[in-house]
Amino acid sequence: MKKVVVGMSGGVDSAVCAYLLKKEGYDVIGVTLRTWESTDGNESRCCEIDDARNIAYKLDIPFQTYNCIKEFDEVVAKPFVKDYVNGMTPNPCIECNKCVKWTKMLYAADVLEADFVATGHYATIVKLDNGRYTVKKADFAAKDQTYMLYRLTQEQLSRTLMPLGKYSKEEVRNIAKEAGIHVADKPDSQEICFITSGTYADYIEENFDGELKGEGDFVDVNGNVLGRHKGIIHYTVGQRKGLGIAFGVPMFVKEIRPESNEVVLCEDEALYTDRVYCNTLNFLSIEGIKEGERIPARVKIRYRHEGESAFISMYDKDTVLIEFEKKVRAATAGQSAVFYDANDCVIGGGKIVLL
RNA sequence: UGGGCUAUCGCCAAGCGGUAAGGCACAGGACUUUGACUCCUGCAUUCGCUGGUUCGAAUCCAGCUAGUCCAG
Repeated sequence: MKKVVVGMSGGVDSAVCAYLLKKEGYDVIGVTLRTWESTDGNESRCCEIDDARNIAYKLDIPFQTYNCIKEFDEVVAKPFVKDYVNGMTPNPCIECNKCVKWTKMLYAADVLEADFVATGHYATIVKLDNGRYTVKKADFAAKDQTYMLYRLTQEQLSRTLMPLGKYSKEEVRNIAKEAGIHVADKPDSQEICFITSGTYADYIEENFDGELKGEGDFVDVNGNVLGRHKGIIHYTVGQRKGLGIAFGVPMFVKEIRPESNEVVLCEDEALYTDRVYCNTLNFLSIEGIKEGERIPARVKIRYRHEGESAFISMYDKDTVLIEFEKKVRAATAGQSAVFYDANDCVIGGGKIVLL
């Protein structure tokens, strides 16, 4: 019998994942990673241990918790703060998946002598003819989560199961109900899991080691001062709300300049671009893009982006150039661009940079 | 100091005697395994002040106040 370690967050998805695998005959062990030590009594939404333990009990599977508070802080929380201070907009979940969740889960799998790890992501793992592993968009695109998974390594993917790829959220909730899992109606997780009270900006202010630059100028693209901002960490490209600045027309953040502590504002039309660059690359379905190669792809520049047709090619040794067919709105440094092929499989991706 | 013009929500701005449009900003909510975007809802019993005319005024009249422009 194959043994599998299921990562259990305490939510419906991972619960149903464990349930389905057990039903299929796997020897299932539930594992919850404790990633966060709250100071306010609220648990991180990614590791609600009490719920997870209750589910494991209900499913009659062994349950263990692994402590990775330190890793999470080093690899996810600290870089999160640093990125914002440097004018970027990080996506902590992506880094967490690769460097905390999968790393630690596979460690647990080794300790427990399990063959696989499994998660409740809405995605399908595919082994291609070229021998490589990739993730494919779920059949029900509304809950597709492949975007968050593009950084995973071949080694990690080769040992991972994702049984929820062929279900819709509704079906999963129904399965949970039938199985008598008490969190069947629990709301989906949302927002940054480790910020359990206050805003992300509050968190940064409380946790940044150095001195924050604080207030600065709002300027237009020509450098004219439009007003004062309350510190660059409060803003992200494409943002409209919270600027407190009234023109006859909505204004958006176009650019964040950490060196001069300026935030550039513009109208909506000026937010669009058809060339985006990214680095810190990771490839799944292919080994990499060869020099001179120009690959057609559909590219998502943020989690909830429907994707846009583009060509991807190497701009230099470490950087991919994405040329979009239609302009995309508010490409944001620090967010990830993820490339998909015609079969909705992830080709790879990287982090958006400004050149 | 004369003469003109303007004073309506935090900002811009409709209104022209019949009982306060709209945009921006802001607040709340929805959406969401990141930040955003988006969407929905709310947001002046009151029109610089004081009187007057009228059944009825932000809208007409008078005075006052403030800002602004021209002349000095």
